[in-house]
Amino acid sequence: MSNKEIANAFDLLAKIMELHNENPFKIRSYQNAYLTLRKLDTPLADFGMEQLMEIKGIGEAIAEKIQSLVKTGSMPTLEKYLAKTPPGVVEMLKINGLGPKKVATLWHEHGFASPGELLYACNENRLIELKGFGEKTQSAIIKAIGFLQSSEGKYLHHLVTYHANEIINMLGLAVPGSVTILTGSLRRGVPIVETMELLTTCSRVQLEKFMKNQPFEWDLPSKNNDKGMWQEFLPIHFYFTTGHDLIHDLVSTTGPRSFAQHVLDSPDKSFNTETELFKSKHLPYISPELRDIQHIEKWSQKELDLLINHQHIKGIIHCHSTYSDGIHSLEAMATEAQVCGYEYLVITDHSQAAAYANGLKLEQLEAQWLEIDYLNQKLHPFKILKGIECDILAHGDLDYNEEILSRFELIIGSIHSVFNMDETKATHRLIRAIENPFTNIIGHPSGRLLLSREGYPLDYARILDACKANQVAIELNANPQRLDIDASHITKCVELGVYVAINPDAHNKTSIKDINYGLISARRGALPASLCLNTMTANELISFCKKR
DNA sequence: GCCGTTTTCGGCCCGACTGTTTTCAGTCG
Repeated sequence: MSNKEIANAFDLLAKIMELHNENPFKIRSYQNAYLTLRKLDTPLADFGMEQLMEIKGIGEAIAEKIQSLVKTGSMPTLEKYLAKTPPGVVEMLKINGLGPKKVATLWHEHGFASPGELLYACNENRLIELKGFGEKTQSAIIKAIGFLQSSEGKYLHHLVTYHANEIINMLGLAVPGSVTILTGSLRRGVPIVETMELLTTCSRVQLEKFMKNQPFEWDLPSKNNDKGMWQEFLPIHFYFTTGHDLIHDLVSTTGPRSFAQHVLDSPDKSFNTETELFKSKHLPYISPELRDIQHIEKWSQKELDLLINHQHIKGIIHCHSTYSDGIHSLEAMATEAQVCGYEYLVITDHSQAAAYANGLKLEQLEAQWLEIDYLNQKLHPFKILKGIECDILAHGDLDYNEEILSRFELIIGSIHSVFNMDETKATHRLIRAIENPFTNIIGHPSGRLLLSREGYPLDYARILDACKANQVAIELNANPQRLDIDASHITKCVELGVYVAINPDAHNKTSIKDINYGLISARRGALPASLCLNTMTANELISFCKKR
């Protein structure tokens, strides 16, 4: 079980306890546990009781609950509360704009026990009659339930990959000599998937035997259908192959279909590598994340080589430290980036308006700058750049005065509040920030959180035109929950010559590696290295920012 | 339920915004 999933269990526990009107301070401690655990990067499974209790906010009771989750996959306290809450009410907690208090009112006082029932009442215009609810809330709920329903049966790429790798490892141990590989849309790096697809050389009998010995829930694939379920929620699709057909079947199942059909039209199925297979068709190797690009098979090796890849990346932009809401010190973050082979790191903690994230006031900024100067001597030639993730306020202004803004080496302008905007308002707000001469990058432009929050609507053509005119780069936030700007808009960036910064938005050391999710997304959008901000050296980046 | 001392128990992060109210509760980041 991943840290995020453990953290989410405490978030859910806190919310359900609130529905049942439990002690608010007990609830807060679970919320705090959620906030702390979700940011931790060391796997909680590796922690003993004592180590767990050393974490601030984690005492004996919560530590025991974590251990229970790690060992058994469940937490008795949570199960107890789930048992006395209708599943539909738990679902209602996922509706954006509804918190535990409102859900509790809807459930206890008005008898709504599922999003479906609630939607029905909204459509009959009945919600506006209830105390504390009105017309705007009603239409917001209709919209939010629509989004919730459209997310059903869909999963984030990184989460499915995490579980897929667990299965692959266990299967490898259980059936020595077998090969199991991730395939399908998951292998192509599609950000949201509906199934975990695995290609295996195990036989059906071997697979069934393996699954019977697992401690968690499985539905076995039926005879006529290779689909099963993983831990009751995730559909899993096994493709069976043999060593002889492995490469052929890998290309075939990786898809997409049109690409596979183009590549696999000969009867010969015996290849040792994908490269060999492509070569037999006089094609260069085309990696899976590129295969959704229209007519990619017509690209030459030289054209493919121009696309951004990990070797081009010189520096990490957009990281947080303990100065704001990161969990590792500035030095720890910088050292990690250095160890990973990067030349620089642009630290961008939160600006003052972000009170929830300990946004930095001038005093703290000056302390951070002093420490950066010190570390830059100590870690030379590695360099830390003085940046900020500056809130774009409601009407598009940046969150510091010009005197302070002028002292940063790089400024990311991001929206963190007032998400409820129509396209005109949101576009205007962003353009105002883009036209601010201190802005260098627009952070997570749409504000979306995949499967949990729709981004605000934007006129991308106008946004990107403004970026071009003002020499502002657009961020491809590499956090796997964001992947924002979406790959589909990168073509337009390329057309206009707008720079894209692939940024991990790391709140701990490990998340620096999230840049890899961004790279996959950027490649799916065919971003050339020449338009990627991270391929610049530190000095080039500084002069790019100064030019404004 | 956790923390930080006062080592036994009181206090627990916040600021802005929204939509509903007619002064504030709920939600969010």
